[in-house]
Amino acid sequence: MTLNQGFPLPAEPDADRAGGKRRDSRIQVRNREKILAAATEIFSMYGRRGATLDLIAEKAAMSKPNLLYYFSSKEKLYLAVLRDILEIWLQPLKELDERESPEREISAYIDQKIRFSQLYPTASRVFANEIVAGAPVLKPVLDSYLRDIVKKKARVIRKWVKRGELADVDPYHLIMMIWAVTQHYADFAVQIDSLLGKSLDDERFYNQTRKHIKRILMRGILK
Amino acid sequence: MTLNQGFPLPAEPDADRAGGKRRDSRIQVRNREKILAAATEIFSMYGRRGATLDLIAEKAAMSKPNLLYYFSSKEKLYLAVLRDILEIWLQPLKELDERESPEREISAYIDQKIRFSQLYPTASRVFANEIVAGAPVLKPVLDSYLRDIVKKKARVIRKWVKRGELADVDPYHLIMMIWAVTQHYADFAVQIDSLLGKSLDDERFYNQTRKHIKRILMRGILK
DNA sequence: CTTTAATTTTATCCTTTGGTAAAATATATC
DNA sequence: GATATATTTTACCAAAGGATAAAATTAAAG
Repeated sequence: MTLNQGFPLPAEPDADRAGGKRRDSRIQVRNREKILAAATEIFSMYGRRGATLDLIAEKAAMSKPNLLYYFSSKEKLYLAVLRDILEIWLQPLKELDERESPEREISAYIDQKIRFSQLYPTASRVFANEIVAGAPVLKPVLDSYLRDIVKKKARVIRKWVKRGELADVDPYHLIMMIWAVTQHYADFAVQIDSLLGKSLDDERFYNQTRKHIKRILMRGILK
Repeated sequence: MTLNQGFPLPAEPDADRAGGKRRDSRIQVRNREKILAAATEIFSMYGRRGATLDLIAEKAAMSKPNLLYYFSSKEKLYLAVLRDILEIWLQPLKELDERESPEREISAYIDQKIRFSQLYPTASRVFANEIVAGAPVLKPVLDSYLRDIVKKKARVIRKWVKRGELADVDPYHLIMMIWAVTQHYADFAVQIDSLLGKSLDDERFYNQTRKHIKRILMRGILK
């Protein structure tokens, strides 16, 4: 679950590792994971500012100073959580390949996005929270890293349009439309539960949702 | 902007009105509006828990005790903000009319939703924040009021499908898809700004967005 | 104008919260 | 098993934050 190689968030030399030599001990790894999991849940519910170390510590079943032993501040912890999320969030987009057909590629992309919503709904919500709040922390990353990747992939989509394999859609709007729809099922899960009593955990509902989204979108954009 | 007649949020007899007789004085109305506007902005950025009365008071250009003179607690203020939002948020859906053609009605619905995103982006974000956080306050409303309205409108859509005026789409998924896409432009505005340097305030971008969403969705669902 | 009620300010309280210091305990290595 | 290092606990602090009390000021009504 530590997918942050080469990730463009300020990498803080080692600032939030415990100081000494014996790094990466079994206990170190286990506790950091426990904390990150707890933090993800709490941040997803209360946001960056509303979340408290007490709540996170409680959920991680350890004392607050103990937690601070692993992550030296709330802000560092929040950053660590975001780092993990953004990387897996972005991965699928990177895989869009112009050499394949748009039908195949976009369909696969939607599949991956909705799967992410199923597997990491709380992570998705932390991310949503950050963006809705105006991306106080992620703004620089959005302005550089994300921007570049999306620009590159917009070019791929534009190529498909030129080749006549896709209706004349705006690449950016298309990408955002896919994001909006797929993430909605994770971010607004409570609402969906209120309306339908269902969640993506339900395998039947998951597949119905997936197919429905794809049917409408693909019909909307294929020639 | 006070659209809360008959609204199903716990209506607190008069709890947050100033006590005496001379209610609804000019100054009373003006200050309550000023506070609600400030609160909407702060809640949209920091969420229900992350927002502070100090920040809201500052934005409303008054002292904290003065603010508390108008809204007796942070929670009451939050509730008042949500009340205003939910009503205008829901209004358009109520207008879906089965006697008209789905083409016309759904198109109009999308128009209204995207207009809401343009006119009240911060309000949209407060709402998004509440839902993403698990609807700690709105859950009961979602479970009853929203549920009923959506159920009713799902029936309308189903009728269109039966009449053969619409492709065989699931009404609930369709409604949520429209919500997801239209709200995305308000809720994730920072992201869009990072990627495109545009916002719905830009009239050209607004119309391009509107048409794009409609083109893809309508193509996706019309027979 | 005076009187009464509404509004605003000042001072203050108590709790929560992020964070630190240092002692205590556990773990690994020789 | 002694020693050094890593981890955890206990006790605490200063600032922030929600809220109240009461005095001071402003506005309305007669």
